[in-house]
Amino acid sequence: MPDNKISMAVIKRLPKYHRYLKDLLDKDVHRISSKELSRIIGFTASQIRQDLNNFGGFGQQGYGYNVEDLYHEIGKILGLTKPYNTVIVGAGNLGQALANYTSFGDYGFKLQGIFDINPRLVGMRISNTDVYDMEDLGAFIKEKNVELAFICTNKEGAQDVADRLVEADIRGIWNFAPVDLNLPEEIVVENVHLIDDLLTLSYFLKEKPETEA
Amino acid sequence: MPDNKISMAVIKRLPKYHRYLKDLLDKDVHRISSKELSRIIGFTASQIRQDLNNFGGFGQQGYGYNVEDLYHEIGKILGLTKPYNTVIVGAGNLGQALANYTSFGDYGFKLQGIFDINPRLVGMRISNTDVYDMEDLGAFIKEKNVELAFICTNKEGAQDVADRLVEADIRGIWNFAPVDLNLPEEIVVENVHLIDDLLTLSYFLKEKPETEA
DNA sequence: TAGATTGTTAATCGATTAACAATC
DNA sequence: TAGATTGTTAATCGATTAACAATC
Repeated sequence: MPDNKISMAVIKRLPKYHRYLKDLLDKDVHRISSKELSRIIGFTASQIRQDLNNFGGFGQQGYGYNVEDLYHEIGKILGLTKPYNTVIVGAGNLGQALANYTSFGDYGFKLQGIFDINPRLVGMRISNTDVYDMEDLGAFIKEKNVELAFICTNKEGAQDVADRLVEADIRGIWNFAPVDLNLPEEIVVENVHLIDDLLTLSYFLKEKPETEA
Repeated sequence: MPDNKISMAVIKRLPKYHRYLKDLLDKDVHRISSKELSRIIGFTASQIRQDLNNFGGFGQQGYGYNVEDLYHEIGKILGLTKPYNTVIVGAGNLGQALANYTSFGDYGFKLQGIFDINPRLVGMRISNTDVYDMEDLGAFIKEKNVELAFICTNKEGAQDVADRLVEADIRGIWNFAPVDLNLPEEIVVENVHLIDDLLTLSYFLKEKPETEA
């Protein structure tokens, strides 16, 4: 289990490897060299070999990598070996969209409940999942062994939700509210700040020449 | 106009500065030092000064930075000086959620239309915006001077949509489909690969100790 | 003026790329 | 065996941090 200190840069590339290896498998490609993978994924061959060797020697000299094996190894590294129970907090547009994203389930993320403060939403069913009252969040998490929560509230409500989740011993938070949460360091958190990404786009739109016809 | 070669690392931090400066303004804080900003934003004071000095000397020795000025300067750097016309392609759950995200409008991103192949969706109105047939996408973009498109289709449809957008002289693409698009390099692109972020979370959930009670 | 804090250069740290011996 | 390609060490490149003179 070699994970002394993997850099964030490497970790952030792992899902992309996983995605491209799946594509190769779907195309019945069973063997690939770092050079050829480099051509399609866009990282240098050297970087690919360095990245993979953080976790073990998956390749074979003179041959390359077995696509299926490597795909499964990376899946294991990413923790796709057991299901995680999840909840969505905030049943607005984004919360509903994520609830309907069935592909999360394919990766083992099992949506157990959706929570909202709005009494008009409580009792509804979204994508085969019940919407519950926010008051019941803590008890539900403990009872159903929920490990991961998606926060889809607005900016104002996010920290309070986070506090309740921590109180209920959540392990990870996927935060879609445009605010940085204050959390104990043992909580795993990943932020999706859409506005930040949009502003990055805006920066480059401004930079690039307008005309090109 | 000092933008010789700003590194991606710096650019990706700009939206966060913008966000925190807005918070400070809302709290009636009008002056801040790099040291104090460091405390709240989490970058080192040195990094803050380095970052800002890529774009000009916005501070004053012995005083610090004027929050309002800095906020507006960063807004300008991010290109928030003129509105951008946008379209959403794909009126599924995510497309609808983004259409309802009114805060994009506050930053100057004006949603002009939503496009879908599904004839049952065409003609609907989502968040005050009409849903049009995909066939009309190219003509619409040219007619309405649309510069930015959000791709919210599935993986399979995304490249075809991208090709049409490029053909219609789009300038930027915000891609939510879980695939890397093949685009001419003058097109500005920002990917939101939710699955990748979720797998990163999964990686750390696996790494961190399970117990903590 | 004295104190504070910037702008900027130099030092350090970390990540990427190149090179090549090992070996399938 | 000869050719290909990995695993790994060394070299390079870039980003972050530290230090401090300039100056408000």
